[in-house]
Amino acid sequence: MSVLSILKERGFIEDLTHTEELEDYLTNNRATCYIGFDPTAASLHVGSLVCIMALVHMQRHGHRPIALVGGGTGLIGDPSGKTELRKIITQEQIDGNKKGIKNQLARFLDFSDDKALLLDNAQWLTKLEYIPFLRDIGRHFSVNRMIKAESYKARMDSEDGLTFIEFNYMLLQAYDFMQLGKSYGCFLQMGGSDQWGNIVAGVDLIRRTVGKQAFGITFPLITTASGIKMGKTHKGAVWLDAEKFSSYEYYQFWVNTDDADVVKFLALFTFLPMEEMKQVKHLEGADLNKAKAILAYEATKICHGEDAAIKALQASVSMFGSLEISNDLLPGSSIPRGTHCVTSDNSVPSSSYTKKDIGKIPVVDLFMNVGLCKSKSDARRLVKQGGAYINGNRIAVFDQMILENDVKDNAILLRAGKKKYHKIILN
RNA sequence: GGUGGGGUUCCCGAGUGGUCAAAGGGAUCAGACUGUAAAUCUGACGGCUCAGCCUUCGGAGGUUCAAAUCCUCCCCCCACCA
Repeated sequence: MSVLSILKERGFIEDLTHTEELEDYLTNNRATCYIGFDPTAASLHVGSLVCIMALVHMQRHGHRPIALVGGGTGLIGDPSGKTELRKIITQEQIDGNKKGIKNQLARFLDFSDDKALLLDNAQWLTKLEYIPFLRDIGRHFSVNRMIKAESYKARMDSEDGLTFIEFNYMLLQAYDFMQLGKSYGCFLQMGGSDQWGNIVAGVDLIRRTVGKQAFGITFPLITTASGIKMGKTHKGAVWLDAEKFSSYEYYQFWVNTDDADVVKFLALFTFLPMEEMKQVKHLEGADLNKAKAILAYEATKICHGEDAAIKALQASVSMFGSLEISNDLLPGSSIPRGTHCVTSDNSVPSSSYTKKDIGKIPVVDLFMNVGLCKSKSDARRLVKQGGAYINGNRIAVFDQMILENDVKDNAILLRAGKKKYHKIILN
């Protein structure tokens, strides 16, 4: 089965250029393809996961993926899909962010022996000279056409307008593609559906300057069944960096998937065979939660490794109760089968306190210090509304102190609302 | 450069001297119901030493017993014209 059919089958394809030629190209060549990543944060988040997974699929089929970090374009900011002017960030920030992104991508892609490349467009963009650029590249672009591009149109119509540097983004991205084509034989660019205009511009530029056929693929914008762009939680973005978003929280994020999205997400974010997913469609009620556990397990395994996934699974079980995974449910998954029972060993977020603090700290302070609440008022409110628990017992008064008999096995388990836990370990 | 319209709590957006910590909606959070889902209902949603107090309505001054609301200057945004 060709990569293209696989991507299509798993729901990755929104749009593509030259369907048949691209199919040929991918079956007869060891293709090099690229996706750009913005270095605006030190970590990638779930929003980029579709792109990352697509690159992994390409690599699994013997093609060579390039992750292009936009060190040069990051200095400008892409207006696509943005409703307002993006903050321009400094070179130092970009450099720092680049390192983080590299580390994360290395968890998904094999960079050994140039099986995948990580490049930075600052390499060539910062060397550009204005006049030659206008003469060699700018002449190929029609402003009339550019302003019709969806990415610009929205901004042209909005009150905020579009600045000239943002307007140039399309040319720079097209130039990137051309550079990658010339220097690395890369003639396929992929990206989110908001990148269509930029990708097509690159395809055109390559045809006009290099005289070669280039291709583009865009992925759909993944929204949850409730219509919200996926990847946002109470904590903001769901980061792929374990420091910013623990593997337990990452696992929980996936477990909390909307019923209607389970199959879609299994296809996009795991490598489990498509035929196995057919049975998941028929699951209902509590049984569907088992499929969610597998989705969470697989997604966590891909991003944080198998050990982290098992730990997250155990932590989840000890918080939310035992879970039985039968042998015939999604057999392709390496999730440990059988019944998972509550154990003491888990990897719930925790912090350490000394024993002498007992009896001195009001619970409200504890909830705040530990990060479960953002202010004392917030904690007070939580208690008042009955959402604060110690070891599973609801706290009745906000000025309650932590006492000796709250300590169990040298630890205290705090809970805010239904799903947020934090463990206090005493020493 | 000219003319007009704006900048309100996470976002949108009401509010034009006291009844304003500021309507309404969204987002978010808690409770109920559940399956760690969705939908629904209820409540909360600046901070604190919490039946009270303190700090907020672009910024700095001023008028007033009292200002998000009036005056002055400044900064920023938008539209149209040049």
